[in-house]
Amino acid sequence: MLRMSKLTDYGTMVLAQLAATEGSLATCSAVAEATRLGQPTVSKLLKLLARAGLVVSERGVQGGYALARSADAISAAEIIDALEGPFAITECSAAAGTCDLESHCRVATAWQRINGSIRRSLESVSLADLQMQAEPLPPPDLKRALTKSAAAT
Amino acid sequence: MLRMSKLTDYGTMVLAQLAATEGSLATCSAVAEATRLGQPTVSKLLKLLARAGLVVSERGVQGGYALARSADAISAAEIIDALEGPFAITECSAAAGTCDLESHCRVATAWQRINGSIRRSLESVSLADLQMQAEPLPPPDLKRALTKSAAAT
DNA sequence: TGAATATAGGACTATTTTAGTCCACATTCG
DNA sequence: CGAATGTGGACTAAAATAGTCCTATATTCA
Repeated sequence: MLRMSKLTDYGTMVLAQLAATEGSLATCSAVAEATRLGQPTVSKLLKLLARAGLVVSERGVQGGYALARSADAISAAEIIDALEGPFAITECSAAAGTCDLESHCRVATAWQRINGSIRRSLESVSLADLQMQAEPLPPPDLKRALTKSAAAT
Repeated sequence: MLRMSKLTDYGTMVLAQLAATEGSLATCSAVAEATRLGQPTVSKLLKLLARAGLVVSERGVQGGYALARSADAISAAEIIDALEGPFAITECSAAAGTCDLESHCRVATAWQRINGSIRRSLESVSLADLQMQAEPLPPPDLKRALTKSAAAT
């Protein structure tokens, strides 16, 4: 229902936890305990996040995970991309030409632009913003998105 | 994947079609033909939209459907509400207190505010905007949303 | 070198959601 | 009455999601 999956939500909790212990490596178990999430689930999330380049990992006895960049430099859009695949509010908005109804569809372009607008907004929200709820930033202008030329990324 | 269901997408096509024939009643079959969607699917959509008060219906031989209001007065947010239930980007953002992890979750409030911000943006986009791609309008300011007091509606 | 600790990768299953179809009923018109 | 049209709900099939588990690989340290 226009909603992120639970995993993405959990993923932000995991990342926020890593941000809270910045400077040292945290093991999967430690993160699971701090967030009260299941360890296998946290493990899966950290693997996905590592593959996406949002966290870095060290194997072995003193190993663990850490943010790949500062919390300032990780956007909400990146987190969603990493855990949900390509950002697209509708199936049609993932890419032009995908939908065979497109020629009869009067609304595809509009949704694609709204999609792009929301995405740009999420790009401007960082992990630091998510956990601290402290700073100001620019919003998606949907009406404007509908009048401009380029469709969503 | 942070996406609307196909039905919602189809629903906007159906509504756009009704908007295009404003002033007269359109039958389910006629709408299905114009949009190239399956008739049972269109029927289901129109029933849902009627129940939500976005379209009005007349039974009987000369019956059919029409928009309950002008296309200007129907927002994208209402369409989503009608076809997907309560608007919520995360499960937690539907209502405070739903998630038993909430006390350990550093990010719930932030997502709730982002949710509210996106919703308000979608409220400012009308069906007329969706089909005409013609006018200007205000966007969600996510950063601001994170700093303000009230959470999402 | 070998044991212990961690991550890496992927297979797998159960559950939930979504999409789509169908049928029996109610209403209106001629 | 009977044909056209919406109403309501049940139902099925397909797909996505959540969550678990197993085996392999890397690192550290005694």
